[in-house]
Amino acid sequence: VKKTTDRKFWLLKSEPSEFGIDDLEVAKKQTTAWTGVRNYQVRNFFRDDFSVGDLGFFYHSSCPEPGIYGLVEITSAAYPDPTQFDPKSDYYDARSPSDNPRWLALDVKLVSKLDSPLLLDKMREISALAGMVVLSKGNRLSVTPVDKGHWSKILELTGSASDHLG
DNA sequence: GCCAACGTTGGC
DNA sequence: GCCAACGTTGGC
Repeated sequence: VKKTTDRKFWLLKSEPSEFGIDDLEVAKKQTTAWTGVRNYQVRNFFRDDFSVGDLGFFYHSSCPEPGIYGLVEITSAAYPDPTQFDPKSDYYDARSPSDNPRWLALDVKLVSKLDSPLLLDKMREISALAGMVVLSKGNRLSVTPVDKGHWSKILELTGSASDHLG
C-alpha cells in the first residue's frame, strides 16, 4: 500500500462534449484510459511524475461552465497511448514509431463526483487558490500539478471526504 | 466566433 | 540553434 504522504495531486482537463465526469461515472469499472495527450510536458509528467495512487481533479474545459467536477485516482503506470497508432483516431500520429512510442496514457478511476462543481470563476475569487497553475494566464496544459495546500483547500471548499486529503 | 497565449514545426 | 509562421487551446 502506498503511503499517503507519497501521493501527488493533479488536475486533468477534459472537454465534457468529448468525455466528461458523467461519462466516467458510467464507464466500466468507472475507469478510463486517459488518451490523446499530445504535449511533451504532459507526456513527461505521465512518464516521470505520475504514480499509481495519485489523486486528481477532473476538470471540464471548453464548455459553458468550466471547473472542477470530481475526484479521480490514477490506477496504472503510464503506457503507450494506443490512439497514436490508430489511423482512424483523431489522435493518430504517423510520426510516432511503434518501437519507440511518443505518447503515453494512463488509467484514471472515478473517486467521487462533486455534489456541486467548483467553477473556474469561483476558483479565481478564492485567494487561497491564487498560484494554481490552471489559473495562470495563458496556461494551456491539459494536465497540471496541484500543490497539497491547494488540494486540501479545494476538498474543504467542496465538502469532499477528508480521506482524500493525502 | 474571437483572439491571446503559447507549443510546435521547419527553413535557414 | 534561431525564430517566424502556423496551429491549437480554452476562456470569454
